[in-house]
Amino acid sequence: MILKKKKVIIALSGGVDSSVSAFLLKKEGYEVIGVFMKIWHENSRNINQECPWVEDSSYALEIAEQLNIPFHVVDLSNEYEKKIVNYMFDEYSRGTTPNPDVLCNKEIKFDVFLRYALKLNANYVATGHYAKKITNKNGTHSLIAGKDNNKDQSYFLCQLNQKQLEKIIFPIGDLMKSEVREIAKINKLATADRKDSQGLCFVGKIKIPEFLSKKLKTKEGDVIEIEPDNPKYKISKKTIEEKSKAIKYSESDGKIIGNHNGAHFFTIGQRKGLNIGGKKEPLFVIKTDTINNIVYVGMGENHPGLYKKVLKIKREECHWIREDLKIDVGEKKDFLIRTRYRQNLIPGKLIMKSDYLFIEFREQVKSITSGQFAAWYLKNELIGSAPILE
RNA sequence: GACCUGGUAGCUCAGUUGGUAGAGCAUCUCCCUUUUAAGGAGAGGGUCCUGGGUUCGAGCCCCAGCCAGGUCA
Repeated sequence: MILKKKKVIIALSGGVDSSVSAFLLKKEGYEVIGVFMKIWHENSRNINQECPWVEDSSYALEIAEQLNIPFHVVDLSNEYEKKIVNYMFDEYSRGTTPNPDVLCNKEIKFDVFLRYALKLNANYVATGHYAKKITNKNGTHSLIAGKDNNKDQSYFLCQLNQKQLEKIIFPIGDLMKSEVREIAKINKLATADRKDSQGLCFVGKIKIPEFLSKKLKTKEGDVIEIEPDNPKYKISKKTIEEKSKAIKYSESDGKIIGNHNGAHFFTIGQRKGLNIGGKKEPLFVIKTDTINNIVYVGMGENHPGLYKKVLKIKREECHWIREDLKIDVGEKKDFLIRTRYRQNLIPGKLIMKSDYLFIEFREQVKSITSGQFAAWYLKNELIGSAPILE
């Protein structure tokens, strides 16, 4: 009797990671189908008038041919536009800094695309993410950081849930990037030497301010510098609520040192693009005020306005990948936390209150930005995440 | 009005006893990076306010003027 092969849909992006993933699945004996997701409208080219997806898709096709697997293209550009592009504009116009790729994984790759795959009677969906999935004895699934510490992409998967994880395979999670390249090379995969993709997932390299300026209007405003010895930094804060509050600046707290063309084009921690010189040390954005259209900056990377020790999250926005490890109102627990991609994990304590979750770090953390996701880990396992409120 | 100080890269400034200029910041490029950032490396950029003079030679000395800030009447 012949066991029916498990069917896996692999999302082929045209890059080396998904190519090797497909190769490994095939090698392990799965029935593999390659699918290229088209998420960008062909008429809405990027800034350089390029349509990167055309080249990507032809590489994906070439890989499918090399591996002798069926190949499909699925057009998810409408969904992407609706769920990710709009989300980006909304967030930026509100003055927060979105993370489109976290949403893309949650809403597109592992939602719309996953459902598409299941319709094709797939048992699993696979991607070339540097992350691992482990199924525990109690039946729960764990999302584990990729073995290659430099490429780990678990952060981008921080909003996935158990149902999604159940259907996912990450074939290269236990490999180093160099090993992936090596496998591609040895097996003469067409994408072996392709440069790693960057920028917005699948969309290609775009300059965010230019992209945003297509929909968000430019509006000139003041850049105000706050001195590091501003009295607002000396106010003693006792409660966790007080500590989590972002400092509210006003024009009278500093000096106008330049102008910008729209506070919503800036993000906390940003250095480039301010176009203000004459300082001893670089200026960093410490706060944007999109209502009054003011960008507040501080000089030097140690400016107190850049650092915070406590952040705040809406309780209803807390997402637990491991719901069995969820903490209840009134409880506290130590985790390792990351507040943006590629940031080192920082030890801290989650403190659940009735309306908000607070994260108190053991050390001062730089550039905590609302809109970005805080993701909390236990060792290598991503336990939960939520968008940062402030 | 007199006197003082200053006018050097986009900005803030440094330029030793006169030998055609430098640093930080900014900008640009590249690297890193599937968000925005950050970070790393590199590059471009100067009629040294103007006009005279002294000198083999002036950003540096002298004279005049212009501009900015200040002080004194």
